[in-house]
Amino acid sequence: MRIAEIEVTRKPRTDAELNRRHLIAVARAAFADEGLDLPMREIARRAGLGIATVHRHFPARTDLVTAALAELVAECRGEMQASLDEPDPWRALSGAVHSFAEHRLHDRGLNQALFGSHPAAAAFAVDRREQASAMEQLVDRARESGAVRPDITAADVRVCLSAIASFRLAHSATHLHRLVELLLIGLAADDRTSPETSARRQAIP
Amino acid sequence: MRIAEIEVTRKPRTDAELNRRHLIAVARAAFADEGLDLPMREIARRAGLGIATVHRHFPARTDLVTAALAELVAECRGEMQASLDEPDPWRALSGAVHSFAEHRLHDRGLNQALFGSHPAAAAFAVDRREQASAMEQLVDRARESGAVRPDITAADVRVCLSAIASFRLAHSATHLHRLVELLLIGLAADDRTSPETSARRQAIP
DNA sequence: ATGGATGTGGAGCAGGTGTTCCGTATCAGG
DNA sequence: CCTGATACGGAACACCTGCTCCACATCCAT
Repeated sequence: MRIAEIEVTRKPRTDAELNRRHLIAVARAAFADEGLDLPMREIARRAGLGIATVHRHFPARTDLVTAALAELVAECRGEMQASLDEPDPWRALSGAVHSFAEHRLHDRGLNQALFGSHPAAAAFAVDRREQASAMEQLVDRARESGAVRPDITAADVRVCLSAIASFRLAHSATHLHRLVELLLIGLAADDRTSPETSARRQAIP
Repeated sequence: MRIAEIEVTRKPRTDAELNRRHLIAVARAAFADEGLDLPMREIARRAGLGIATVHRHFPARTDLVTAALAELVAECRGEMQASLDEPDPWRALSGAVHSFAEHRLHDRGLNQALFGSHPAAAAFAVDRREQASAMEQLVDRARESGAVRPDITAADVRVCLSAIASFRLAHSATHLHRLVELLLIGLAADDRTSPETSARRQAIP
């Protein structure tokens, strides 16, 4: 009796645990490909499970979304840390923007949750604040070192990220990369454009 | 009998015509404020009419959307013509981009129809082609006159417009204008780094 | 004014969503 | 094995959407 009270979290049946992981994997792939608006029934169908099973593991829709996105968000946090560790201020900032865009390119659902008005976004409020604060550091360093123009603020970079996140043509790598390039030029100081850009400019007579 | 056949378009009852115009006005305001996804029932409610009346005047949802947006689209065409008439190539291009952004700021539904994947967009395919071709002229002129960098193409400007159209923070004038500014800097030639400096070089021989 | 053409309103249909219920199948400790 | 707790599947519910049907109201030419 007392043991039962202490052991609140009972070990779940192994098949149930397998189904849970399988569901997260399927949902993660599906959300990445087609966004967060996929019906629960469709996730269940692709996982080869019943709809009730999905709701047993994830009572509400947002629970499934947050579970599917959790490790991706952690991954983002790692990349942001890498940018903070980069010694060159411009490479740090532009690298963070690029890796943000890259996620957007490969995972349609992620930024929908991180930046959109999606209900599931609430679960990642803490991560969003962390990322915003880290990005602020990157911008400050870049401004102080003269890598970006003196009037550039964290708000400007937030505008850039939001533009990248909401970009409708983001499935096209060409278009997305062009947008990132144009925005980075907009941020950079006149003598400190991105390496790719300066290379291209030199090639043009 | 034969007269009835010839007179295919009969004059509608005056109250019906009034309701039709009222519906378009209500729908236009509603779509501008809250986007094109508003339910038909909500439009009917705001107009003080029954849902069946809405469907009599506009059999399908897209019919109402296109009717509500028709004069706005015509307005856009007029503004684009004004840009084509502007002698300064940079002012012409940046003006077109700015006025595009301004529409986005004041009408949430318009660019949703013009640039988004919304079903109603099909009705404005002709207008979109016209606008795209006009924009191409503006870009060509700007490139030839040296107002934008030599590698800038119409595709780049399309990327910019799409980014503006899909920008999620577009309800905030500050953020939207900042985005436009950053993008224009990304397009502009080095000696023309901000819209303000364009005043320096008014006339292009 | 009046009667038939024209227009209206709201209930109802069809299709789609998230979520719940409950009989049945499956696992795991005895 | 066998048996009870655990988990599953799919039908069903509640809600929302665009759209239709039809009895009733309104207009306007006669």
